[in-house]
Amino acid sequence: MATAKPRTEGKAAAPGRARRYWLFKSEPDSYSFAQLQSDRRTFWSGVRNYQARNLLRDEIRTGDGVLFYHSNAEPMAIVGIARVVKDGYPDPTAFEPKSDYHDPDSDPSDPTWFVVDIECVAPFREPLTRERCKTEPALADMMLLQRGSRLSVQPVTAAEWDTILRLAGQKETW
DNA sequence: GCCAACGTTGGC
DNA sequence: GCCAACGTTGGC
Repeated sequence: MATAKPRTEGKAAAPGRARRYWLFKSEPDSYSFAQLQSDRRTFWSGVRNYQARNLLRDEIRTGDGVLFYHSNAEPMAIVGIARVVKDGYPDPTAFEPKSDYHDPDSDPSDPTWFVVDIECVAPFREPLTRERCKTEPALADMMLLQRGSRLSVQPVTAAEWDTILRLAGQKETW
């Protein structure tokens, strides 16, 4: 695990900062929501895109809500929710030569890549499919649904979050 | 399996 | 700093 000190741990989001919402993509063949349920908690490693890195390092905070999305899957769907339980810290896999995510250019004293920790909150009773989302007018502007959108960690508005939980028949559980 | 969209790399 | 080539993502 990381040796770096997190900025905060186990606290709610900083006072004065409203909880924010995010969508994390994962190919279920690589890491599924079922795996997260089994692990209960994980660190979101392997993001190697600067825009997503900036979110992990600077924007995503303990207490924020996460929609867990299965990409390249049948069906493509939002399958559950998770919550951020630790702010951004350097991605340890970048420094592991044997890791698929090893990046020899990332200097431990000035790390390039970051992770946050998330924990499972609840699976949706049924996956909310991409197809279903596309039919929902309130989600028309959602980043996930935009043509060419590839960002693997992306912001979700509070309105989109509410719509998605409603469509999924999911109550807030924390 | 195809391919559009996007990000990165590297020559100039 | 431009931009062509390349590799990857991820929906279709």
